[in-house]
Amino acid sequence: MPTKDQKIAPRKPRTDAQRNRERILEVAKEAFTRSGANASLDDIAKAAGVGAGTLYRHFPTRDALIEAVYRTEVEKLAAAEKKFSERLPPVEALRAWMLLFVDYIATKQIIGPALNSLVGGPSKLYEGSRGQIQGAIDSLVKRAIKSRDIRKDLEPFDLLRALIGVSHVASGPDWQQSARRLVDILITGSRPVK
Amino acid sequence: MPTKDQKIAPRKPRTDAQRNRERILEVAKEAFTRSGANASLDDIAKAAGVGAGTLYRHFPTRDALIEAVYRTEVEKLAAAEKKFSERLPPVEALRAWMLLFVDYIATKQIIGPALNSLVGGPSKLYEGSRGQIQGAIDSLVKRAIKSRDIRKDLEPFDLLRALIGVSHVASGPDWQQSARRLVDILITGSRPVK
DNA sequence: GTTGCAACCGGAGACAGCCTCCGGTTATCT
DNA sequence: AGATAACCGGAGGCTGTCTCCGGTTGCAAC
Repeated sequence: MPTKDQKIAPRKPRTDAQRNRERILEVAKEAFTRSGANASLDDIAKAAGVGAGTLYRHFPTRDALIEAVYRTEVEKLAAAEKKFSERLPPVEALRAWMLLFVDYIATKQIIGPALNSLVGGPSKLYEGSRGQIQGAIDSLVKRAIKSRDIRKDLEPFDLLRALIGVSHVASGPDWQQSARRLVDILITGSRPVK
Repeated sequence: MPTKDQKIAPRKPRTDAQRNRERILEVAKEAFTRSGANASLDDIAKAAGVGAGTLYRHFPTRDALIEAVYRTEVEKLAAAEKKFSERLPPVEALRAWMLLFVDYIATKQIIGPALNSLVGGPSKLYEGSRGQIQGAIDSLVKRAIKSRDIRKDLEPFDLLRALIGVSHVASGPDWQQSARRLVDILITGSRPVK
């Protein structure tokens, strides 16, 4: 939709700016994977070979950086809903998606703090991602309700909250096994009462 | 078992030390309730009317302070298992205990970070509390398995992890309702497969 | 190819919070 | 009353956050 200043095209971003931004994201992902969401931003800037001011111009807050780092992965996770919905019966699709979610957490493709704002943070940063993830689980749950595999009153958001919750609990060698068992319990517990 | 220096009785702790310690715990609980586990320790010391050195002598780490603040509540929560076990059928006892857990979180009698180390933190600080909480849920689950109300292979720890997990997810006006629904799903999902 | 200039850079410095150190105080015991 | 060890507290060193502003440079226009 046309807006003001339509005749003044914005200048193409500079290549050094794009390069620095990509570099920061790459280094930040490594740092967050290794040290968690509280990794030092100054250290990340140094490791990326940029000044702190540069990092802050690209990402004004830690949350902005985290969102940018994990946006692609969150989008991939959301998009996987369609794949599962096409190929699997409703409850199996839901289960497969939840297990993929667990897998993403286990392999640190997404970390817990990146998920926090999906479930209630005030930040507008995650609106895109939030909509996608919530849309994904909404679709999966609605389809399973429709096929009467899941009770009618189930709130998709409750399942999402549970998944995000376990991503925060201290990791251990058997975290993934435990999380997978939880998915099983959640699926079983979501079935209609006979 | 007698050890060295048996004949030298330890000196009674000074009253000003006890008073300061109590004061710090009281102020810290208010601060953690209001601002979360990352409330400034310097601010807590100031509000308690003690020096930072005093706070650090009583509680060498933030985790030590958190554990001391919430120890009583965690012990109360653990102890409630006996009350429920005496009065309620197995599954109802488990459900009631889990709902009490949710209530403690909702009313901030316990906060999420105080629970973290219960499920895998390396710290020895929480060993007492950890044992009690894990003992409580172990007892509840074993009793329900024995009465065949719950499947044999259920790991009590998985349920505990789920509960602690949702305590970390961003609070909202309907958090408690959502968490209670989750308890319902977990209980239902833990039933034996027919 | 040159010039203008705005988008970019980076790092020093102010600030907050953490945590230790050590000189001084005081509560307890004899 | 005196000795003394347990206690106090706050300044200072340190780390990390984050802004500011002088300098640089990539891009567009000519």
